[in-house]
Amino acid sequence: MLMKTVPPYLQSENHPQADVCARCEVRSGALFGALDPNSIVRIHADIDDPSLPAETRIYARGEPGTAVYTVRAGIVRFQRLTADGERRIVRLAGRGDLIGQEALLQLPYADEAVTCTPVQLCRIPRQLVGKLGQADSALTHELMRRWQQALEQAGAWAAELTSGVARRRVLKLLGELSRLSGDSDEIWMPRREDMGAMLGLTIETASRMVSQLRREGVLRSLGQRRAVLDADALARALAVV
Amino acid sequence: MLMKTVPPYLQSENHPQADVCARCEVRSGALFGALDPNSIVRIHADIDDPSLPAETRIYARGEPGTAVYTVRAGIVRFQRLTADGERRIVRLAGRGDLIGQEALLQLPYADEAVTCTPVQLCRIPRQLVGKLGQADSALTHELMRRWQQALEQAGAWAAELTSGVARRRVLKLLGELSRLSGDSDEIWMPRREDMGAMLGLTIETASRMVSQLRREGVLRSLGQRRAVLDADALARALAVV
DNA sequence: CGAGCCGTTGAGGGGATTCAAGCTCAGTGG
DNA sequence: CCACTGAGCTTGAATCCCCTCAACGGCTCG
Repeated sequence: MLMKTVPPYLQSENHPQADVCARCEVRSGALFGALDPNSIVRIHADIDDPSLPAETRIYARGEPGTAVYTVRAGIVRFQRLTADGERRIVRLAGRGDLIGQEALLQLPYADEAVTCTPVQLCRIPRQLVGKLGQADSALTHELMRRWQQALEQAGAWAAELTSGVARRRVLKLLGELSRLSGDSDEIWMPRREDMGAMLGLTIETASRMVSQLRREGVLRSLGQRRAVLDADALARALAVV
Repeated sequence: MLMKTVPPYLQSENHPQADVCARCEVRSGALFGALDPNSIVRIHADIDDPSLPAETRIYARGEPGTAVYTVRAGIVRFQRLTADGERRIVRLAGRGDLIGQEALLQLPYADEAVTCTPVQLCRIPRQLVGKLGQADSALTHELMRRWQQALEQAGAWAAELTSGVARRRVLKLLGELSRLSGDSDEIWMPRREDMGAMLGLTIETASRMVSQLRREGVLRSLGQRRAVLDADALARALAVV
């Protein structure tokens, strides 16, 4: 992991969390990036940074929101059940994204949030943000920016991944997964059932498309939930269809 | 139109816009509902309330945002072009909804916004909200609430309207249109091409489904873009499929 | 080693798309 | 007044793509 250099005044024996926050690789891009170092020192004690294994529920839809989270590493999916009992994944979040923001408004969580990979979070209690927000309008502004970002991503997800033939949807999903995997060519490979819930396809169709792309060399499997992606082949395949 | 009673101190000969704002039927539920009457008086001069015919573009995707709008009446659609040139409608907004919020962050508009019906708007310049937001934290809170509401609606749209067989999607869309038409049984009927862009279907499939529902008595056409909906029949049809 | 989950593949049917032809209706101009 | 026009809607027929049902193989774990 890349660590930021830590100024001396942030190095505290009494507050180990201060170090974690100060060194946090996503801080500059994350929620509290807008805060000055002094504020960081004041809040560190209240912040927890849990590490969760894959397929762990972070919160449920409808649950009263008590905290907001920054994703420090890993991939999180947002899902909900449709009126007829189907599970649909409506969006993914990755490193640097803020999730569960509705907690700040004392609203119940809108979607169920589940880890797709092992995930490192930064858990920020609701009250803490409320307190800071009144003093710090930069934080408020940053929060609104995050909300807009989530809305933009939701729109892009709906526009790009929910129509067209199955092959194209899977290709576009691979592009999205590549983006989330930090521009490495190794990506997290969802279970076929999850791919179906993301794209509105059945398990079998998702499987067929993946197998086909593997035969074409766009994709190469590594173990269970990992694969390497040939970005050029992906681009070419998207251009053709 | 329902009018609110207007307190004397808001009745000003010099500021005709003050009356419009004070009488605004959606004010209590709208963005500035959080403001006290004195603030309302101060801002009215800067606010415009345009009326637009159907099929008018309010703003384009990517355009630098200069204003945020409250929908006072009518229906607005958010659309964008996918990477392969398809038009997708990602969400609808109705009475009381706030649109173009990204302008407040000095970001370009994320989607193209187009009127579906004749629409009455309330146009609020970006600077105005910025000024007020620093003085009034209730306004800031209300803004965040709107953002969350938009995100929730986007999620519901994606989850409910983008998968399942065509018949069910059309039925669910009718339910959504009924909700937007203020619980009257008369709804705005989109063009078939727009229904396709909302549901990820072709014009022909949308047409077939509508015709079928009309034959079943779920729907009765009134002129070009209007229809009456039998809510019970709709509920029954949704339960069966 | 069997159980269970996940992924793969095949066969068949059904639903959506595609291609095509008419239809209605509003607006236009002879 | 009415043929003419064009846009939007409807319907049919054929095709194709995806879903359903089913069987099987690999893998992990008790």
